[in-house]
Amino acid sequence: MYWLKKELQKRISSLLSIPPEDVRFDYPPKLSMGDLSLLSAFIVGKREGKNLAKLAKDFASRLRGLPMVEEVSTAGPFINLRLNHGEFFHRLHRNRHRIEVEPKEGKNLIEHTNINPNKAAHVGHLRNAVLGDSYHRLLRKIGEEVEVQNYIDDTGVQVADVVFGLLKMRNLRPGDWDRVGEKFDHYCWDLYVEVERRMEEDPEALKERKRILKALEEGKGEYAEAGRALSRKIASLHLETMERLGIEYNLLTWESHIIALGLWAKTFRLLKERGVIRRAQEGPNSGCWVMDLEEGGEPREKVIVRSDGTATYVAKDIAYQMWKLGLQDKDFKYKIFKKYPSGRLLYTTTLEEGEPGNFGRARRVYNVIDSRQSYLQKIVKEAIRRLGYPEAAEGSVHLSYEMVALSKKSALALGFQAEGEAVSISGRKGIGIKADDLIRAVEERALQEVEKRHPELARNQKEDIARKIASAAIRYYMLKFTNNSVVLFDIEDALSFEGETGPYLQYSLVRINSIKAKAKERGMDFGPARWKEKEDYWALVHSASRLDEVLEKVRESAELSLLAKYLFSLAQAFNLFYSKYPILNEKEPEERALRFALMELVEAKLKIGTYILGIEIPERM
RNA sequence: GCGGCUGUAGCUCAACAGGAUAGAGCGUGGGAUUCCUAAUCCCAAGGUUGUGGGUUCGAUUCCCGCCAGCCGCACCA
Repeated sequence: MYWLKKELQKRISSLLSIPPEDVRFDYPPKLSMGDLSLLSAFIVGKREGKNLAKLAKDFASRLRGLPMVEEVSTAGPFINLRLNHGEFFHRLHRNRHRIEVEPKEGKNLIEHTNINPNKAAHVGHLRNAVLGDSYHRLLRKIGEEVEVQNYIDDTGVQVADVVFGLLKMRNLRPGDWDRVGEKFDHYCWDLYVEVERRMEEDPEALKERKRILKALEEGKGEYAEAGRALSRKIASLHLETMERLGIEYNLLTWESHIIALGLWAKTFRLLKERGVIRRAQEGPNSGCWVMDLEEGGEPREKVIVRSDGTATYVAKDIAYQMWKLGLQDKDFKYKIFKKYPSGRLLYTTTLEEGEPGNFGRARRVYNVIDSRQSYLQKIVKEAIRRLGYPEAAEGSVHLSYEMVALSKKSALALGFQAEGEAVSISGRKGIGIKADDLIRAVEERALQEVEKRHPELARNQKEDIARKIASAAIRYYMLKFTNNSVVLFDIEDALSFEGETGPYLQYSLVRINSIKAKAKERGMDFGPARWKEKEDYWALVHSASRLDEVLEKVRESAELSLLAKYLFSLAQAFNLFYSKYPILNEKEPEERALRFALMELVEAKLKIGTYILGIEIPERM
């Protein structure tokens, strides 16, 4: 439908002599009213103060010779178009594997995951990673250039805390870390909670942490060594967790390398030269370099460089964002970090021997970060604009989403205290569900279901199916909500495979695959499909035709939930079709061929969509 | 206090840029399997869209007030 809308927009704009942006479409509430409705009478009529219904009639009478359109009618101010269903279906079926969304020029850089490398990943991190990964899959599928980066803050307080815990509280050197008796990042999860408690009551510990932090920044000594080992080890474990959900990256960037490269020095100079920051002479920020902002009509100073001369978090972020946008002349050295089973290579920045690389320098940068950071992201963007890079600022996108909280029920079931309806996840307090634990629980549940249905399969086959189902269930669950709604994580819902879930989509495709396999087995041959008008058939075609425009919308809004909901409704339409109309068992050959072709159409669209959501399709379910 | 987000069915959420009779899933009650996979499908009940005003031919959607909730507003990262 996407291409047709574009085509109709051109034609109607010239036929009615109205600007293209006044040619907008909607769908009638019922297909019996029409296949597409034109809203131009509303838009133009309202602006010019004309009678809407009359204008609609006038417009309608002038719409002649439109491609695919068989009939134009009006219903009050609505102009409804009826398409030539046969022609439409055949074109759609012929091009069913093609995506007609136009790719944008220039490189996209998506940064996501960005988990502090000091403890296990939790469900909140999964939302971030799944969102970023699916958006990257979408852009790739449309045909755009995309690079995925995962930034790792290996010099922050959180790493310092766990270094303290390991060395000072547990007396464990890096060589001992493999012997802690459980997955190392899970071990650190609990340790981190203990460290936080200790920090609150022991000023000596706080002092020691400061020393660790300094060592991490300078990169020398035993603390720095331990910090490097910890970050590297935990980041690797996070990568493994994400791999279980099919999430891969192109590049790891490390905060310590950003510091060592000295990106900040140039940025600081530019900020001063171009008057973006000034030295505060008086007030509470006296001695700091600040940026002047305005909030609610009130002037406000944002500290960029502290009075002791050190850069704040935002400052470093401005410098790093500039690197991503190709506004720095210095660049890192790179080397291969690991090779994924898929064949993709994961690179890392490095301070040792490495090769020059082609990373960064993007036209558009998407930072997948939760909405709590919108204020800071706004400042980074504003700073880049004031530095004299309005286009780069425009290309800096904060891909914002709300956080994940535990539902009261789930929190209580896990033994946490619950006061309100939602319980915030907190690494500090150890409140949350570890990503690995969730994946394992869902896999176990899936395995039971597979066991019930297919006891004859080999163990590893069953496990493979369960793995795919679990991944689909989790990914869909993380994507089904709009970005700015808080996900009230409910363990029962996440474990469900029925209704609006990832496995529902898988099941629909597995069905289709099994019908195709059976057709092959029976040696069936289908002639070319001939369209036959039937309400249910057309509903299916209409639904299938909308994938491209959904992809376009998701590309613009980064709202993956639109795609999730759309695919669910398409799968629903197919399951209804399936229950009403036998395909292979239909006696009449022409009817059979058409139904088979309809199925192929749905299959193609579901495959494209599930790929983007990161949902793999098992052989059987 | 200032800024942002949110409030829709018992629960969790949709509603595309202001459009036609506000939709799904879960849960509840009932039903469907001699036939391509029942992780499916069908039927039913369930709504004054937080509240009061305004703009409009038309408001869940836009504007203002109020109520409730969440998140920001560091010389932390």
